[in-house]
Amino acid sequence: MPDALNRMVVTPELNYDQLTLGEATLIQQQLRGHLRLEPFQKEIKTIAGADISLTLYSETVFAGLVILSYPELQPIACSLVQSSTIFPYVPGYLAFREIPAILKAYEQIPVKPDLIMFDGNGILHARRMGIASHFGVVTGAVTMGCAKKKLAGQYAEPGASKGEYANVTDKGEVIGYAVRTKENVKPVFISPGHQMSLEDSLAIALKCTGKHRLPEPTRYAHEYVNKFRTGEIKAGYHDLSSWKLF
DNA sequence: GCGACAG
DNA sequence: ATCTTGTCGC
Repeated sequence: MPDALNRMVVTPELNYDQLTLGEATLIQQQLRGHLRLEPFQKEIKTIAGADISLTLYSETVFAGLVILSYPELQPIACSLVQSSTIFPYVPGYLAFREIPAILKAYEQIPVKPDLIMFDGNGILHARRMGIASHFGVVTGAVTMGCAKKKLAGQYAEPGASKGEYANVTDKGEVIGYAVRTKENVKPVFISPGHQMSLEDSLAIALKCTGKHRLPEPTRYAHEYVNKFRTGEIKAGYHDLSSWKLF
């Protein structure tokens, strides 16, 4: 891989804006070699949800992570940061558009969460390098993905009851699951990102599921970055333990 | 060439 | 993703 591209992979201040899709593909193939999907061993005490909110026709992005206690799933902190991107949304290359902003928000967190759930995929991706896997390999964080729509692979519709699921396969291998997180509601697509197994991602997703279709981490992340975009919450790192007291 | 296509 | 009203169901 060319030096310039290699720097893109490991540089703290990632700048993906000038990449061509061909170069982006090379980076994904390079990162794939660093994927680790061994079972997650440690005990989970905190889990974060990561997401971004956009304004139509604007390069401004509002990124953030919300950290929840686990297994209680109560929001305890959030990190919000405003950034910009010109990298377009192209299916299969979401990471290049969103990671720079989310990375800024992540670096602003004093005590990192035990794992991060992304609004997007992990290895449920044509090159097994969705945004969750990409972020995990670049930062070394434990990550997983939760997408609202299928990006790749095939699957049989899971049963209608909450908790039922079906494998999503591609080229003969299981790359994730279509999970029914709510009765009679479209499934979400779960897959490991980095430093955890397929089974881990499924188990964690189910433990993070409450009354809604989206697991609590990504549900809160979506809610907070949206409030951030509309001005209801300011940029920065916020301790939420005090907020919800009154 | 045709269909699929995270946010 | 975001822009939007009503509507169906628990």
